[in-house]
Amino acid sequence: MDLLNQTMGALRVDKATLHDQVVARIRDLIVEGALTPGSRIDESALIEQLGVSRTPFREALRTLAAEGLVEIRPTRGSVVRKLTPDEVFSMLEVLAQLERLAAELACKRATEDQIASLLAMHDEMLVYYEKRERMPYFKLNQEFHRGIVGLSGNPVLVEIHGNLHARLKRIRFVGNRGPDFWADAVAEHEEMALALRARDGAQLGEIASRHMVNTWTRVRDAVS
Amino acid sequence: MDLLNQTMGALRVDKATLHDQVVARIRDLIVEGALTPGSRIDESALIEQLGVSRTPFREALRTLAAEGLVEIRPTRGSVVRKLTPDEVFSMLEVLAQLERLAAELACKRATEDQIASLLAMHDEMLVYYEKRERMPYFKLNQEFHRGIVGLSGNPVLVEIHGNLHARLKRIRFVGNRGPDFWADAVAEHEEMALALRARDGAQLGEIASRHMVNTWTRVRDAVS
DNA sequence: ATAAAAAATTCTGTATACAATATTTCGTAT
DNA sequence: ATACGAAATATTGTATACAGAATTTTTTAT
Repeated sequence: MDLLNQTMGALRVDKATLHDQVVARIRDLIVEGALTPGSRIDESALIEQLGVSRTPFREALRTLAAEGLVEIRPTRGSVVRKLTPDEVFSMLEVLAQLERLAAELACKRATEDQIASLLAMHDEMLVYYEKRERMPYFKLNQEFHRGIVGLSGNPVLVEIHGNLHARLKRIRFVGNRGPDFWADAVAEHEEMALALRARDGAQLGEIASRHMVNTWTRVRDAVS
Repeated sequence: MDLLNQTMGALRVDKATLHDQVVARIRDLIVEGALTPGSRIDESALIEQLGVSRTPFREALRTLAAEGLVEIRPTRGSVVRKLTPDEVFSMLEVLAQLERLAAELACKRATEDQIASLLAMHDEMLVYYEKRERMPYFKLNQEFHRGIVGLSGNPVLVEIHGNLHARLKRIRFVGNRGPDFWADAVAEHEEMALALRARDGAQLGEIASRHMVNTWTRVRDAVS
């Protein structure tokens, strides 16, 4: 997103290296559920499917392990990291605090244009909600939250927030199944848009944080 | 130690895999300044020095890159990540927020014994301060902050806090050179100990956060 | 038939080999 | 002498090969 690039600085053009491609590919397989949490990662099967050798594949596993998506057990193979309910709660607890910070910084540092662009995104989300189109809404929702964090102007915050989001993405996705919950989430977003328009950082932070904690009740049943 | 093993269940002694050893080794070289920020990492020289082959070495670089200590530029070699002042400030901004959360959770969740143990650590630090023994003080200081975060009972918070700390460790170390600053830091720690004893989470969070922001003024000149 | 032991197989960790890309060195032309 | 270009060199990215550990299968003894 352009919004992000603005704050993140130089967008790198360099051709995606094989390593990055494999990382992205496996990450997708995990997020989309092709590789299920707790299941063993069959190296030989995957390298064949991906058409790469073990070297870039294993390096990819190392970075995914560092990202927390994969667990490498010495001499015993790798598994898709399985999140316990406690861990999910812990992540949301941290995310809530990070979004609170992001909200305050964004209200302090963002330009009017940037805020307007975020509000436009919010309006667009509402349209999808009216039409009950879950998938586009879901994607825009991710973008919206990423957008606020991006406007904080804090690259470290962006990075960490992005990582936690990636780890939770799958769970969030499956937890997005109740219409009742959906309405609640939309209402919270409405509040956030109001606070954002008013540049009320404390208020926005409060809502964003509450929004995140509420996510817990929305996804808790989805956690194995 | 045994106590831990008992309560934690099957804690395996597993021989540190070569990968982990290399990661730890390079991390130390970076933190201790043998590998200076911005400098290129000479693969052939290092694998010879470490006595390992390229495979575990490169995998180690991948995890260090994911940790943010190393930057791998496709086909152009790896360098020790150099932090700009802005990045350091960003990290401290995030750390401040994380420590605030940790403080509140710790005051809510820690047992009396755990708090007592932290306060004992604080007292010990004071002794080292009186004797002006920087190194032991420095190490205990790290332990103290880690301790508070640990008492939050949030493993994700522990992990992220640990990572940011690792990235900043070197800078923190070199920034620890002014006696005036030292006195200030000790005074802040005194306040923190008081709030901790009173289990005043909001207050402790406030001080911890301020402490972290103040760190900026203490290390800003040390940042290249 | 079951359980233990041994053998075979599979899989992971590490080393090395090869290919592609970047960097340096050297020579040539202006 | 300097700038440009080509060859030589070094370095990175990827593939493969080999060794050792774990797992599975087979064999054997009760």
